[in-house]
Amino acid sequence: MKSPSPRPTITDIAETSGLSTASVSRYLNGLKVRRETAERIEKAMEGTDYSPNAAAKYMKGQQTGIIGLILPEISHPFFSLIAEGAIGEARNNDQLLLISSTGGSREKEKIAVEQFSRTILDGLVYIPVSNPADLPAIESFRNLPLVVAGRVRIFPGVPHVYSDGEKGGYLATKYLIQLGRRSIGFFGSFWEPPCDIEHIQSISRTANSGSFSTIERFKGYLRALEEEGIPYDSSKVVICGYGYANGYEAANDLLTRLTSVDGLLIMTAMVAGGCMEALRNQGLTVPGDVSIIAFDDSEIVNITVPRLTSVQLSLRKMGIEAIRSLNSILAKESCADKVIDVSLRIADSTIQKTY
Amino acid sequence: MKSPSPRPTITDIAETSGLSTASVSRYLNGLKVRRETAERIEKAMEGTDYSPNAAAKYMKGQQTGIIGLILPEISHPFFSLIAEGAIGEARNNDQLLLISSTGGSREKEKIAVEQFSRTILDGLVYIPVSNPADLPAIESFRNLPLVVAGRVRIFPGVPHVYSDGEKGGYLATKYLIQLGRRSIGFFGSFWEPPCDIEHIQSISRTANSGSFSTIERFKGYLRALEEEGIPYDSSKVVICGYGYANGYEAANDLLTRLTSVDGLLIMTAMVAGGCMEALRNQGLTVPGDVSIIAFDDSEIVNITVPRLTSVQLSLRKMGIEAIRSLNSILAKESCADKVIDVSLRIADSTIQKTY
DNA sequence: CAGAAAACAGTAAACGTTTACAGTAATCTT
DNA sequence: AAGATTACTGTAAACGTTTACTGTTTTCTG
Repeated sequence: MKSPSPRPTITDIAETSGLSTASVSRYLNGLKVRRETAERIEKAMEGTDYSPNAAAKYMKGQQTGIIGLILPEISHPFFSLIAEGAIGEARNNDQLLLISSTGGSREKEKIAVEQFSRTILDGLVYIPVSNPADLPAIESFRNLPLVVAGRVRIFPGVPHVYSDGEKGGYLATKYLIQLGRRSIGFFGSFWEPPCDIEHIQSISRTANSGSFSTIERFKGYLRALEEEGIPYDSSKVVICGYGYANGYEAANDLLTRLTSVDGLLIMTAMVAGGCMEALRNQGLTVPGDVSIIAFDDSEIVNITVPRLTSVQLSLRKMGIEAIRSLNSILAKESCADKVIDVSLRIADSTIQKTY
Repeated sequence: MKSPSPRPTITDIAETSGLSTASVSRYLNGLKVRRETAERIEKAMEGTDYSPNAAAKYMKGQQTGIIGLILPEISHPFFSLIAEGAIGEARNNDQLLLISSTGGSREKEKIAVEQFSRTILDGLVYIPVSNPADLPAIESFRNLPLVVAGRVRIFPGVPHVYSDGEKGGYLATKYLIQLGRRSIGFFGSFWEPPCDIEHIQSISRTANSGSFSTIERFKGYLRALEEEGIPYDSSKVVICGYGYANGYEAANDLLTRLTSVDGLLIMTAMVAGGCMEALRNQGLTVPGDVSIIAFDDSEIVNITVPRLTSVQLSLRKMGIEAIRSLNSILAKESCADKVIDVSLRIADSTIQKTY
């Protein structure tokens, strides 16, 4: 028994109230009308479920209040936290989010871009997955206000919002060193492993001085090592994916090559979880033998045993700021890049090294 | 340097090709045109970034390909997995998802409903949070195709998609009993604790024989107990929220009242994680002293120590089926409720009881 | 109370599509 | 090759709003 009556339009309201559509429109949009007029409109709307047709509004050059969000994987805590922040902030501005999760596939990302360009968006927040060297035709968005989140200056001229990965990498490494750790491994995460850090670096270079989270954190890692006079050893770097199994494999991979790791920097808690299982299987203890720091905001850092010391990224804030940046653009204000500060949250997966 | 040229319209294409908008429209929509016409249109579009204005299309009574999804919390793995399934299936149908995450607040849910009714949706997938006794004016959706996911028959006449919670509760309880566990606790989760199981049951009754996940699972728990001749003991039931801290508190609460728990049914892995920490603090081992089964699909079940035996809910599938149901409705086909099957996945948090 | 000013209300065009209908060109039939 | 049929293409109205412009009240002024 669907749709017994079609949805009422502004014309219906105008007719039953005996007024013109213009007056009803003005009243609905907060322009001033005589008190009696307002009352007649109110009475006419009573009982109906009238609400203005957003498509028709948009056709008259207004905004839809719909913002697009393209991200690699909504079920990954990293992105779902950003999304949550973004959705909340959008709601504060009476906007809604059209979300596309591309599953880390470049092809699906292209489809998403394609779909979005057909749609009625006020603007777009874009968290790219792909190799920036062949990012999907960003020119499709020529006329669409755009903010890039979670990635570092990939597109010139587009405002970016990202967390201070370099600082995070530096703080974490520095802390591990401070705990007496000297042999510190780095588990980078990238959507298209297997590959090595040089590969990611080269990808980053081919783009316009753009960069990925992993690279920024890696830079911080290098800076801390250098500052402490610890030589960089590329055999301590592994690039893996984002999941539990990836961490497990990466740790086993590392341990075949190397025995003397006493500290680890890991991109997400899920990977750290897999890694910790591999360490346990090898008879290594955390935090005693190996101290671990993960970059993660989610509650998952509490659920591992021991609880993970983590670099807090303020991902919700990142989502919020991305929407704010976009709204600045929509309001024709200037909009600079935003760097979200990070901080170290010390828990149980790190401890002073004893000899 | 924004919007140097306004977006091209079908009229522009018609003009540069010397054809009528009607022909261009027909070509674009796959109706047959003469080969020469097609070529002229293609040539006219070349170099432009023309794509049809979805709002204008919609105004002519067509579909937008936009589906709404209202859910309580996108950053919770439970919902993000459903969302991921839904987004993927939507993409297969060239549709997009407009997502609103209500943070478990009834007020925000109302705002979302309000926002959605103003918007240009083909249909809506609704995962309600609220007490069904005062669910937000579902009548706002009088004319909007609607599917309810994750909840059991809350609205008469609306297709529901939900997992077989009763079976899950039964399977899990039965398994624990089979392992020799006799004192089995139940941690229900509800968006508005503190409250007790009777409260939730009464809420469920006030709705049209509708029900929440927790209740269904609880029914299965009761059935298994009864079948095995184990008397139900309400002091073993705790209702808490959905987070790590909730599980921690709930376990402590239970342990103050009761010492002899040897099995636990818990609604999500995150709660189980908190619970396991509390148990550890009390000197109880998992799975030896207490065996635990959680209802969860996410990778988090692997990250706890020990890994959680879980009732797999096929949440991605739930999201997929919700979209499919909606598309059946959109295609004017009949659409029955769908029950997603569950299964027990045995891991390390359960073990035969030894005396 | 008449005229001027102010405040509101109505008319109609416009936004970018689709589509029923009518028109024209191409093809077929004999 | 002429008529009949077929296969396209073009014209114009419609979708539900907003808004510039014009028209009508109401209120103010002296």
